[in-house]
Amino acid sequence: MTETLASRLPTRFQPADFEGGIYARWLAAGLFTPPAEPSGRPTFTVMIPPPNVTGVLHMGHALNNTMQDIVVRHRRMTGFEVLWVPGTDHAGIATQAVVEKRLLEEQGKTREEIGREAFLAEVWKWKEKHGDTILEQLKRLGSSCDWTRTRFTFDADMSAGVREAFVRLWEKGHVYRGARLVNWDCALQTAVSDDEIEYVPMKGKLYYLRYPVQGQSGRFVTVATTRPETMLGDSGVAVHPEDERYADLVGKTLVLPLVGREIPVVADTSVDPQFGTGAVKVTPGHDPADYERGARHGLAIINVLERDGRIAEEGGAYAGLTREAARKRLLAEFEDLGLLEKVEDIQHNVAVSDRSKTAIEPLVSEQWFVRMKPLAGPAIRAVADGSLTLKPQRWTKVYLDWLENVHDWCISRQLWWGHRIPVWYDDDGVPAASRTDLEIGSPHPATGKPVVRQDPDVLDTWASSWLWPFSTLGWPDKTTDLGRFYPTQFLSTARDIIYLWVARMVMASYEFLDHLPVERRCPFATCFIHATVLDGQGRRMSKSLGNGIDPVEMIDRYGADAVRYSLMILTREGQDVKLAENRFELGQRFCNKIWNAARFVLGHLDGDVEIDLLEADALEDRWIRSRRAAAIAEVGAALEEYQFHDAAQALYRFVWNDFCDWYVEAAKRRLRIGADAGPGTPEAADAARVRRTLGSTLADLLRLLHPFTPFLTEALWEALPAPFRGGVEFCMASSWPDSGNARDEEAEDVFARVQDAVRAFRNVRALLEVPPSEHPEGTLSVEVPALQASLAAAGPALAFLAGLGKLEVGVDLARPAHNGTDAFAGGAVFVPFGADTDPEKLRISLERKLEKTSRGISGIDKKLANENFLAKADPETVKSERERREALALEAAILASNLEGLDQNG
RNA sequence: GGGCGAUUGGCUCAGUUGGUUAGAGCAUCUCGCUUACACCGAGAGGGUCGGGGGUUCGAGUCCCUCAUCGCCCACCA
Repeated sequence: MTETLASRLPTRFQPADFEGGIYARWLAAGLFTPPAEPSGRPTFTVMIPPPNVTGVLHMGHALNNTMQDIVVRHRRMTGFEVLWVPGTDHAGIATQAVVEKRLLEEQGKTREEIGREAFLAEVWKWKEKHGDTILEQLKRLGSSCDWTRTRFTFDADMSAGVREAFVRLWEKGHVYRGARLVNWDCALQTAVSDDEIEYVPMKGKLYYLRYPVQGQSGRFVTVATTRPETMLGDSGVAVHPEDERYADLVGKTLVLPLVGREIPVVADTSVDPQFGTGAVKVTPGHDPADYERGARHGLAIINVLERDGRIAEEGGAYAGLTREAARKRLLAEFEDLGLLEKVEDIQHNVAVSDRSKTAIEPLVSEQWFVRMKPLAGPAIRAVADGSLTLKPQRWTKVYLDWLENVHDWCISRQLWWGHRIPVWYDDDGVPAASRTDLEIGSPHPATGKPVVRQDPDVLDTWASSWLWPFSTLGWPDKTTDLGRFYPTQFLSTARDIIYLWVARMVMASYEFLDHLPVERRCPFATCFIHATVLDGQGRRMSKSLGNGIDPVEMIDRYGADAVRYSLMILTREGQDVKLAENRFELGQRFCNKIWNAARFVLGHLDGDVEIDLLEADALEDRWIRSRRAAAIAEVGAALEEYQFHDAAQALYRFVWNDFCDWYVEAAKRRLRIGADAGPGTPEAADAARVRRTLGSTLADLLRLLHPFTPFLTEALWEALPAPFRGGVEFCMASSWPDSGNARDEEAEDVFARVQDAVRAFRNVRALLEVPPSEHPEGTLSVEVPALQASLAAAGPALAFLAGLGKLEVGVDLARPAHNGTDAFAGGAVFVPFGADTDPEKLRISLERKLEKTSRGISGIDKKLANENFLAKADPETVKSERERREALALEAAILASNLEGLDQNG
């Protein structure tokens, strides 16, 4: 190796020295952007799941975007015209909350104080300043997105799409407005959809309240409740129709304590007589189940909560109190009246808002809804007709279950940051949807009366993200991008948004892309549900636990390539991955290994480039070419199927176990001989051919690795002599290597025996404690005649790899005296030792091996003695079992005879 | 209540359609700074595949059941 290269490339891969510069060069060369004019090659499109603008990169993002980048880089190399569109989501609630908080901190003002217009200006200002944070972090990861097409779900043209979609649904009658019981977030003061709440188990109390029976003094019906304050809104009590305890009371009237309202007792089968007292207070205004019960029995809906969670006017004396205060006072008063029967501690599930993490209060309010049933059909069929595949496949059922039971979608949010609902009213309150803004005072499209106001609410964020696969391409305009890049091929996302996002995108695509034939509407062919990243103890990474691992910090410490590769090899398809910081060492070591292997090869390529030579053709050369072909095929097939872990593992084995451990080591021998023999000799020519083989293998290996470790491979590609790069400047722009079906089974079989023999020699050396600096003579007795010629030919390489000074290869050689010995599946090896060496360790080793081998033989004998096996098993299996028995028997015989020899020596 | 995952050496995980003596990395032990790499090399020890039952000539691999852990859906006031 020449001094020049050694000094140019440090012995350790230092990613920080390369990443920034390489990324800039890729960008400058426009490699992330597909050609302006279609080349005629097939397209491959991926839309990034847009992270929230408020977001920072977490491990889930890192995992997800690494996979997308791998797919996209691999497809570019295999000849596709690739487009990967990046972008962010305006994330209504989250973003508004962030800016409101800052406003309060920095200016001491609330959004109401500065007004809608000014507040929105503040949010935009915030977005311009901070909105690119996460995109910049994606660049650190190496993501090869087309940044010239970066989108934001609240950009003007995206808004046009949102409005078009709303109006179309309106025109088809799929949008309606109504007073419904919705999930109300009292902290954020907005409705949220069913999909945005979760049930959290909490300790609570069950209060037993007595409601006096009208006209029967002293008689009560006791109801149990966890939310006593809602009794202010009770309009009935329900019991099971077959519950004998209450049979005579059905139809009678109760007097609601403190309020004095007369409420009926109704019979309803939804009541579980076993639970509580078997009597349920019915509060249609504040409980979903009661809402249904109330509807069945014509009970009044009484809203006793304000939007901020305080008791409303209907709550009479309690109006204005917080829920907690009202509860406390009510209970005290019940107790005074002797109407609080008892209080029990219970464990129950409380609905909590995903956004504010505060308890949801169901309440009735006017909201906009989308009818989902009509949209679900095509999304269900997409799976059935094969247009859409979910991976891992088990998520298909989850997707279908939701669609088959889908309920209407509450799309209005009482926020300011978001797509304003495109509905205007006249002074009678008649609504009309419009694609264009309607001036106040202009004629109402439906009534002709003057328009007086626009609906104040905005749309749920998902009402823009469900259009993402095509709104990013310019829809509703029929842009050339839309024609060229839609539909996409691959969507990779987290399991928790299968409903919120994935299913809705499929619905939206079928609903809105009616200019396309139905078979071109499915927005993505494969939906990949990636793993959840857990901490080292198997817990979800979360802000509150503080157990998250920051990917950017990991990139700083280990390098982007190490982070990417580690994530891929650690994550089995869709299986959750436990991650501790030190797990990235795996990738770091691998990258360093590649780096140094390349340094070795490049060192030998420095100065003379012999690309026009044939590759070398000794056994090990044929073997590594065959292994290389296998790796190319295996990695390619795995990536076609989105099996990232399998591809990563195949790469590891090829690079480390095949190329570094065996080929590079074997190559050193002939390189040395060539150098010693001097120019013009046949030995020098052979060495040149070895260099050629090393160079071409490195070139292929860099290309195979590139999707996983783009920075490292690009850095090394630059150092590779141009002829080996095929004149291509960037590794990223090179084409995927061709396996050429170059498997050489004979070379692989024979080399496997060489490896066995080398390992046997090394084992003996270790047992005899022969230091690496010593090169004893060895003897190899080949007991399989068919192998004799090929092993004899491989003798010099074998001796070199085993560190032997001299090697005699023969058939059935007599056991030399005073020899350390071991056996392999083709023969025996011998290394002499001095008379003072204790052969005990050798004996133990041989005995253990013999025992293990014997166990193998008896296992096979059992099978072969079984007539059923011979009759029923596949003939191929029987044959291979017989062959295996033969090989094992040979090995056992050699071991036994070696042991005998050892005894004679000892 | 329903559904889905997981359970393989000390740790983290692989194990295709049931058929080699169950693999890898980390950790451990021994030897070695052999001019690509000590983020390295060589060698070794260590598991009978959560428990039970079944199908089969043969099961880590299929079926049933139980247990433990995790996730999702529904949700009893």
